[in-house]
Amino acid sequence: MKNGNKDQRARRTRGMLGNALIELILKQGWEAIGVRELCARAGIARSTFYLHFSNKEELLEDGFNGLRGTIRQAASKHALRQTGKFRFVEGIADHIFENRKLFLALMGGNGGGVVREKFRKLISTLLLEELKELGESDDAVAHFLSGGFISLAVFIMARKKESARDFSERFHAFAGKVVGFT
Amino acid sequence: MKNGNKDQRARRTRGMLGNALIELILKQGWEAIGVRELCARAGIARSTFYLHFSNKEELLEDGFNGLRGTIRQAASKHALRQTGKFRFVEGIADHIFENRKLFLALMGGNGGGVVREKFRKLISTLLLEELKELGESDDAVAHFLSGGFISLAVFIMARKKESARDFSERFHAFAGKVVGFT
DNA sequence: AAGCTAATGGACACTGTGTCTATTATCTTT
DNA sequence: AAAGATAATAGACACAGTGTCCATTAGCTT
Repeated sequence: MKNGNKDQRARRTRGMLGNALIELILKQGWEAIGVRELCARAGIARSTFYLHFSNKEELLEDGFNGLRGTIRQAASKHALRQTGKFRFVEGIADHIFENRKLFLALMGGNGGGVVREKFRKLISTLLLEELKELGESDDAVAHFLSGGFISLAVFIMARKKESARDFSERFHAFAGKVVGFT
Repeated sequence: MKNGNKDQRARRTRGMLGNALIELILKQGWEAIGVRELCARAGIARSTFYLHFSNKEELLEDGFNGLRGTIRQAASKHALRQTGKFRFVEGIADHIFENRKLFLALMGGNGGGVVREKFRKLISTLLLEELKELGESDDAVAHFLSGGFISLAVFIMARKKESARDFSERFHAFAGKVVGFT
């Protein structure tokens, strides 16, 4: 982030770039995007892009950080305690479901190894937070479950008939057994 | 694969390229490799590269397909039935362990989203084969477990003190609960 | 209204890709 | 061992993408 959020012009530019990024990820996947194309779609000059970011990865990072906030928020929305479940899952499931095309484009198949790992770490952290409350703070469990979480999510979200709740239930069915929820 | 295995020169060239690929993946990761560099290290002309492969992805694919054979073989090495375990896991665990730097370079952090997914599919298939024998052939389970498998493997293999057996035991502890081994 | 700061467009040097061609080296077959 | 086939080579080529720089213009902000 080379430029603060001060000036309204800068905010606008960043906004346009963010939108263009999402559109292009959906259209052709992360790998295939070029800065040139990105700017064309955003309607800004290429040199302006470099006033804000050093490369496309940095723009993606910026976007992901924004998402982080949204996700953590979504995580606590359905935060009522339900035995046998991780509190954060439903919120995230909803959010993923609402953007499931984007989610699949970023996590599925090829493309974004970087984003995938960032997202996995986020899930892992959230899992660990709740696991600690249960006295079982095992990194290995968190890794295993977070990996399973994503693969399962990709699988479920790709099937058109399945809902966010379907995913949530599936995941808890598996994860519950692993951590020994009663 | 543009060229058969007929001529000894062709085999040699492919061999050199394969070795150079592994060396460079270890040295700098998949993303950072260029065809130019690859050929320099392999000691062949760049134009020769294109006589065999259309791009670096194709070379990687070639390598992975070779690995597939090795892995399937390794999978059946320790194929004695043990209740509460998937037969293929120990063999693969050993193989991963022997090449754990390469494994981490390909699966960890950023880089190879493509390889990762290919590998996950392989694990998923192997899991499914054994699950079918148990009557439980659920794609969702296979997806969940294969995702967990990789994330756990990356986690364990990154810790220098842990062995292939450590991974195998950890994985079975989790997976066993999920599929309800008794 | 003045001064600051972002945006623009075009030029530049660089790196990398994939194709092609004429020539040389090496294998395979008889 | 000679002849014919095929792989390897070096270098040129067109092209696309990246990141930097600069002089100029547009538009916020105070």
